[in-house]
Amino acid sequence: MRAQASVLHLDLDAFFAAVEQRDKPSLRGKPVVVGGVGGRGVVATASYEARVHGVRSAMSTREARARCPQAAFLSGRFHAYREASRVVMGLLREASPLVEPLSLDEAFVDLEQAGLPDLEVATVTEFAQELRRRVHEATDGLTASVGLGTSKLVAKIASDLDKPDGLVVVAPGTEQELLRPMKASIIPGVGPASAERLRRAGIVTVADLEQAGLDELVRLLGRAHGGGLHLLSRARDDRPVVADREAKSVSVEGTYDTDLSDLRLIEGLLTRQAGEVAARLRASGLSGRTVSIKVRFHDFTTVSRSTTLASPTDHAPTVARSARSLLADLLAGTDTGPQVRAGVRLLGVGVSGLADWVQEDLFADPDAEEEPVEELPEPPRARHLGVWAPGMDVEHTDLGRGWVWGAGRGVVTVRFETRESPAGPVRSFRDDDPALRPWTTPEPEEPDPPGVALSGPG
DNA sequence: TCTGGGGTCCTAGGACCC
DNA sequence: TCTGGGGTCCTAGGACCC
Repeated sequence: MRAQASVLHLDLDAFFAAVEQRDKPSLRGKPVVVGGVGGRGVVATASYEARVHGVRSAMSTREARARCPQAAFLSGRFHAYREASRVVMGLLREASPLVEPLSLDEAFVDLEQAGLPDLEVATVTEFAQELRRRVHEATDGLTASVGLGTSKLVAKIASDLDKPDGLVVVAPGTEQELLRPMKASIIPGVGPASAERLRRAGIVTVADLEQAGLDELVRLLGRAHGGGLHLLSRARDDRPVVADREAKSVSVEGTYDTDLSDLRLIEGLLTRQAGEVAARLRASGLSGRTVSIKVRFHDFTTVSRSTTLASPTDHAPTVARSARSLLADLLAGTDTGPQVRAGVRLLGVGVSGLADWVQEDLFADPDAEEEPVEELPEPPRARHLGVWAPGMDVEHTDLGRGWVWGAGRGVVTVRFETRESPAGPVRSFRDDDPALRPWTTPEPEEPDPPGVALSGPG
């Protein structure tokens, strides 16, 4: 850890929901839930108005609807989240060249590189307030919570202490008195499984962790985790802020509203996912040697299979062929074969072992490998949702821009309003009305920074 | 009709090599 | 030939994060 509070952690408040409230005036001050809206969806982010009713991230959308039926349930507009994130990360990089994004809504900033006259508490506090003000201004009203401390651990914990729209600076030397009374699970990396193991050993607080010996923590949690916790519980954390972390894997997965048991459909979906993974690899200038599939059965047990190729690939037919071959292995398995046939709820394809170059495969003729992809039956999820996902931006020939309030039974309901407008009127249309079409913002020219997950704030 | 999607890191065992 | 140790690569699964 450092002598001064020069590590800054910034976390945008209820990020996805806040972007929705910004862009949909009628939802400001109201409960908003962003996440999967299908039968098996979960909450990615709940607005603070929805949290009052007990809605939490990772809760099933079904339960969230039960707790807060009056909330707006939206399926998410990642182009808008990416754009807001791009603006914020740009501001942070103006403030310091050393910025480490953790996700779309979170980043560490190293203030040792920020060119401040000094790193006294008063100076970094003023700097952080100015940064928060700029974020609010540049994003048309999003708020950020910021923590400052002598390490990543302390900065991250601090940013959570006064949410939303808060700033907490932990003065150097006061870290341990701050952490000691807190639950062990305040330390990032201590999740439900570790917390339960610790609890059974009588370890509940950070102070308890500190009392426990290194050997006991290693015995309970393993070498790496136990050793790390031994240090972190004493607020000893020298992890540097690292910009430009390289992506290590690329994957696509999907959970379907009803279990899939049609093997032709499963193969077709894997093939499609392989194509998406390959396209994303190519878009990032990456290729990888290890192809994996993931299959979740009706009882939620999950298996993965992987195979490593002789050279890296970003070629869709190669990834697809490997994925289908791994599926065939599962079908041949005495345990997994019957499970696949009984129905799968999730399918996924991933590529890891990434390199930023592609080895030409001297033995393959790429043109000859383009296997015809047969027409796929529509997966159940697509039929259920259709093109009109709740929350999506639309434009009507006569009425202008708005967003999908709801859709079903051949009818789409749209609220006509935008970020700059007052709350607008609601109209319903036939879902094949030619006057109504999706409205998309142009994607930013910059590709997604590698290593940054398109994930919801937790 | 409980339980997303995109990631990271770690562990453990086996193969293989020196 | 036997025994053993260490390192690396690969695979499968699990915990965790947002």
